[in-house]
Amino acid sequence: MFKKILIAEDFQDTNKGIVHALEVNLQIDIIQEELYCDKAFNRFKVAFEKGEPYELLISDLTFKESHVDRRLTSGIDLIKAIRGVDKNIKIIVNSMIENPTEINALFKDQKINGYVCKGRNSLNELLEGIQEVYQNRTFVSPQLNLNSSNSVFEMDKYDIMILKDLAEGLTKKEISEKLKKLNISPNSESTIDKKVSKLFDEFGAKNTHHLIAKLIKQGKL
Amino acid sequence: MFKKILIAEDFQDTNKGIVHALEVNLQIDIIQEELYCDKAFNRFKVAFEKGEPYELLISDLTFKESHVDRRLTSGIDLIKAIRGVDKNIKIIVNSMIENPTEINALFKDQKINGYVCKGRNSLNELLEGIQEVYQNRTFVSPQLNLNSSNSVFEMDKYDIMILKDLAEGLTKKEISEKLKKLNISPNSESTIDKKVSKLFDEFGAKNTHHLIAKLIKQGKL
DNA sequence: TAATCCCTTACAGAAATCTGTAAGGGATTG
DNA sequence: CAATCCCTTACAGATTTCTGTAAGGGATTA
Repeated sequence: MFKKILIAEDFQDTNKGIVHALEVNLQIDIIQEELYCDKAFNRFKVAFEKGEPYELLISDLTFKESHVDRRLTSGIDLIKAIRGVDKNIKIIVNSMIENPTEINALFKDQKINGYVCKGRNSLNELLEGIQEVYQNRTFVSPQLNLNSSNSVFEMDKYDIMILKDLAEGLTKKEISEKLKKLNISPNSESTIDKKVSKLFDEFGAKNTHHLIAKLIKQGKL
Repeated sequence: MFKKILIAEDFQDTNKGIVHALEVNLQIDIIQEELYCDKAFNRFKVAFEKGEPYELLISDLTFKESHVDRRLTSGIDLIKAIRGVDKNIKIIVNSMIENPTEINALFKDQKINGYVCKGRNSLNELLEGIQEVYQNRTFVSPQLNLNSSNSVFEMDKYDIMILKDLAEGLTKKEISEKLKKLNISPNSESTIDKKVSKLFDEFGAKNTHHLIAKLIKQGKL
């Protein structure tokens, strides 16, 4: 897992909420939070020049104005400044903005690695996103149906029914029998096997355990 | 799954939130919500006498006063009245009260089947609780460490590490090898097997899929 | 010291998962 | 109509999971 993470978020409650969630759920050696873009950038720069760079930046996009003089006034400013120095640092944006165009631009122009949309599940999504980004995949909050480069996979009712049953401990044989009773087709064990295997690919899961865990964390099951 | 559910909850936003969550996540034929205990009881009684009883009651405990004349003024009143008529109906209490003594009394005296503590995760817990109660088990929000009859099982760091690895798609063989590399003992595949099997019993899971799903929904993984 | 208990581990067999091949049928297209 | 594609299904083999039994070792207790 990442060893050094930098967090830029101006609202203190949100800021602390993120830090706490990371502390509780992940083993990170250094978690540094900042309330100002400029301060965040300074911290990043010092660490980078010292040869101990941060591995991940989690940043908001909008920052409140303040009485303090500020050079970098938005998350985009901050990200641009940081990307100009370090092309390797992973970046996850955590913002309330839901505009697909804007979000896609972040992936394309700023090479961000993840986008989490603030909301009732965003802490869970952030944790999930960190895992994904750590494994060199990109992450986008599932509720945002971006038709971007990394396509979003849809599950239909049939897939969801099967996975819910698996998550409740039914075997594929039992699910097959259940479907036959309900006169739902297709219903062979073989087809169920294939459906689930296809979902492995689509969601980057290694096996059923992994798939179920991912989907529940994304609120899809 | 339950076919008829009755909900008693006076705050409209909460009320609608519950209803919506049930509609989205479960297949229930009839979900009836009421804002007053008396109205809830009337509805229950009519259905019961008609031979089409509700199968599950989800009720708050505290109800605001109002200008309307009320006979039943609290969730306990409501539950007592309903239990006096129907001993089979399942009851889940959904309240902000966290006092273990009070909660234990509900299980002992009113024979309730589940207790969900309102909070940031309480909708998920409610959904989980409904599943549990449907399968004739009791449910209590995991953050409430009741030392009541249905004991709460603790997982240590070791158990959690194993389950997190399983949830990320590692096989038990891989986990065993990982533990050996980290010089963590015990580390045999066999012991891991047994640890996980014991957790099946403790959490009422049928297999690993089921266990992982439960624990993630409870926020433990 | 001996008896007991609990934890760890090895092993073995049944069941389930996962992956691949192949055959058949329906829908689409040229 | 023929060719093609896609979905469903059967089946088979390798791997993994799950559940027992049994043996050994350390800690506790009588």
